[in-house]
Amino acid sequence: MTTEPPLSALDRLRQRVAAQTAASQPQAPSPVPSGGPPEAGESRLLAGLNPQQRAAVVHGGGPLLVIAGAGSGKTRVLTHRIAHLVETGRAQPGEILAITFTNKAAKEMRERLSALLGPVANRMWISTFHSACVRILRAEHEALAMRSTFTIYDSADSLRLMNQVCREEAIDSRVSTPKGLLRRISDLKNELIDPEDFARSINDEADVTVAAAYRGYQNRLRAANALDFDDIIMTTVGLLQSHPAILEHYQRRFRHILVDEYQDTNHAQYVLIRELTGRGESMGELTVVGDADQSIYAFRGATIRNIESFEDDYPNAESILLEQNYRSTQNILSAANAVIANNPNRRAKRLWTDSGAGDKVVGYVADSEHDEARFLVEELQALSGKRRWSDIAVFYRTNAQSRALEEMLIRAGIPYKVIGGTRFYERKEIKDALAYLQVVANPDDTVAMRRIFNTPRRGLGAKAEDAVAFHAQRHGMSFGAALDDVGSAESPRGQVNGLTPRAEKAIIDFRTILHVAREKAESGSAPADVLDSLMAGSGYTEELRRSDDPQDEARVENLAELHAVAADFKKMNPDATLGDFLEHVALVSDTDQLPDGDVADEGDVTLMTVHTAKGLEFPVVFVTGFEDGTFPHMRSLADPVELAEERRLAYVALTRARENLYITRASVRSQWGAPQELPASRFLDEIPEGLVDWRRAHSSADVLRRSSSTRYSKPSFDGARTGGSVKPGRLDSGSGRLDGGSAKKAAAEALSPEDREKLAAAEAAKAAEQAAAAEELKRKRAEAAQEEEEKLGALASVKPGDTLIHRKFGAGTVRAVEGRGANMVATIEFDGKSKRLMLGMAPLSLPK
DNA sequence: TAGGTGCATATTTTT
DNA sequence: TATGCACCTA
Repeated sequence: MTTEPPLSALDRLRQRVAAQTAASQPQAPSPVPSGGPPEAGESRLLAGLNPQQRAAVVHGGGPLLVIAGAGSGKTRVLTHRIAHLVETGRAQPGEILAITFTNKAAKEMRERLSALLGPVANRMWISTFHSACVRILRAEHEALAMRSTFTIYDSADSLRLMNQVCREEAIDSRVSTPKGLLRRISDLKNELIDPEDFARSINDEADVTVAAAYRGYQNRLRAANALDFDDIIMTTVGLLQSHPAILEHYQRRFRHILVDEYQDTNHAQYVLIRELTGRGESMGELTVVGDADQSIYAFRGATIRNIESFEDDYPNAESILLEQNYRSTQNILSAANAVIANNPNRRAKRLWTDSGAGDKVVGYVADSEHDEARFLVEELQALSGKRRWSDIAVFYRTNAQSRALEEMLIRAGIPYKVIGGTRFYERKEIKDALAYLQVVANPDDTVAMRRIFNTPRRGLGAKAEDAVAFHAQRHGMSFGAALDDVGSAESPRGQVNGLTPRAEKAIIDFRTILHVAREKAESGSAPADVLDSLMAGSGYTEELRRSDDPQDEARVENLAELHAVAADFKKMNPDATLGDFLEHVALVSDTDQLPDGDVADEGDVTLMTVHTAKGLEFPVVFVTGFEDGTFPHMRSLADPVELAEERRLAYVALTRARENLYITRASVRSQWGAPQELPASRFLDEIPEGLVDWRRAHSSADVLRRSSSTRYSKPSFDGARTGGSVKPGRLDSGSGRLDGGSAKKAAAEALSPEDREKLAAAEAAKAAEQAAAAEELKRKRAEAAQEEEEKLGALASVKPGDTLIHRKFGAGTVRAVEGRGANMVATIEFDGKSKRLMLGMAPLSLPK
């Protein structure tokens, strides 16, 4: 029974229900109708595979590299290969280690293997790099002199800790920002360079600071019995390299290692795999699958080198190329191929399909992000009836872009879900609650302890915190341990000095709450119950309830959801401890949680970043924000290496589409408040004209500029631009940094004089036409706004419990109302179905 | 110590 | 835009 947890307004707006993009999970349609007569297992596993896929599945012996282009059926190859290994008796299920990057991919692989092999699939290790390593570390914690209850710090925890380090080590955090230091340290860890190694290789003044920060940070992590994300891999490698017996144990166990998305591995992960595979006589069988063109995590230390040099690293390796695409139509594929072909130093692939040309890619140039969103909604409405909502996905480069899209979707009443974005587990109240749990599981977790020390307010300010921290430091103990000395006459270390009686009392009360919860946890209480005890005991929920900040109401609901997650977890894993729950929460992002609700209904349109979209596919895909500065991202424009990564990202985006692909851009986009004019993405120029059906090829600003630019000897950023609706000051500073439209400029200059004249004339005509259209649009919008206002007057006083009539859905009961004025949104229940509608836009009226 | 005000600052991407 | 942080005052 999956009761829908109550969701707040904010939540629904940016709902990050997870993922269940599974509805449209990749499945390589087999060229041969499936479901033939039951045959021997082997041929069942090979049926419908093309020769290359088949070769990869049956390959035996040496290391295998499968270069799998987008949509070439690589997951199928991987799962069938594993099943084949088991069915032919070449491997025991327990000898298999399959590594993926995301929990979602791991889950999907396990499901497919269960379908192929039955319950024996449960004996395999199918997991992400991180959870496999945590599993090893927990089992071998003694060799590391760590307690098995170690905490896993996410990036927010790490940042807090680094802030502490900067303060305590007197690092000037304006010169070296904590974030920057963490970035460096992360890179170092991914290269398996520990603080001592690094200290030996210092090059300049700045490195001295980095070295000090790294050492301080690492010491504090250790003292807190905590590991950050990068430590998880690095520490595992260190463990294996320094303990031959442990290494041998795992080498013997994992005779078959398979790595998905190999192009995303970093150096540490590469070494981990190499160690586990071993070498020489007793070497295990290694299969890696990847596609250098889909490497989009270089910023996190991933290196294409690993896949490019696989044949050198493993001299007797065999390589198999999967080039037939089973996903997309030829037009989509050609567009994607044309873009990626612009990347330098790339090993060319020839992806092909036999599924026909299909529809052209649809293009649209919008005037603003709102206009872009409006186009999206119009197209969606045109698609409704022909497609289920869940067949449709909308991608963007950065999460911030979802906002405009979401607003318009809400207005139109189109159901959608956002994957990613403000993550559930990053919310303040969730982090607070988890910090309470963390402290119960691991009292030495200083970051968590200090986080909740005065949350909710219990009169413990900086002074009290310093007093405890000083005591801890002086006696070489953790902050949490130091709390036990407060007010304790028997402590051999004596009292904690510098606390007022009031503060002392507050600390003792706080400590008692934790002790009670810890006893509960140790006597086997469910994580959800421990959570209850803490939230009630500390008065956390109470404080939120009392608050009149509307956000706090949502926070209470989020905590209720966390409670539900914990209860769910217990149900799925009856033996699970509090520590297991915390590990789950740390490693399983919400992107891969919550199974899909009703498969029967139309589902939701899925919104996500391009990064999140990797590995997925949808019949209909919209890729938005194709502007230089948005996609490719601003920060990549100056650097060819980063630009190449952006191009791979674009390639990933385009290749997600099966049948229909839409690409859009907005010529003006507001970034943190201020509107910026952005030129077309260079990636758009790279798509051959003939593949795209441009519904609108120029923005109003383009048109204005073109018509007036005939007066100027060369196109420039001045004059015409200031005529736009945008503040000139902003524009100049923005556009000056961009090498805007240079490709188009170059193209114009290449024309003969007559052609140029013709072009100018044609464009002038077009300009007039579009200017008129723009005028018309403006008028319509004004009208709509007027209408909206009138309606709002009538609906402004709507409150929960009222009845409203919707043109399409009929009568409904208002359940909740948020926002004010034009942004007022109501949650209305129609006939059992709950919808969120913008009062100003949706066709709603009061009952007569 | 808490709470308010104002200013600065940020936006890639994620295990 | 929205959030956090620093600083100030009560």
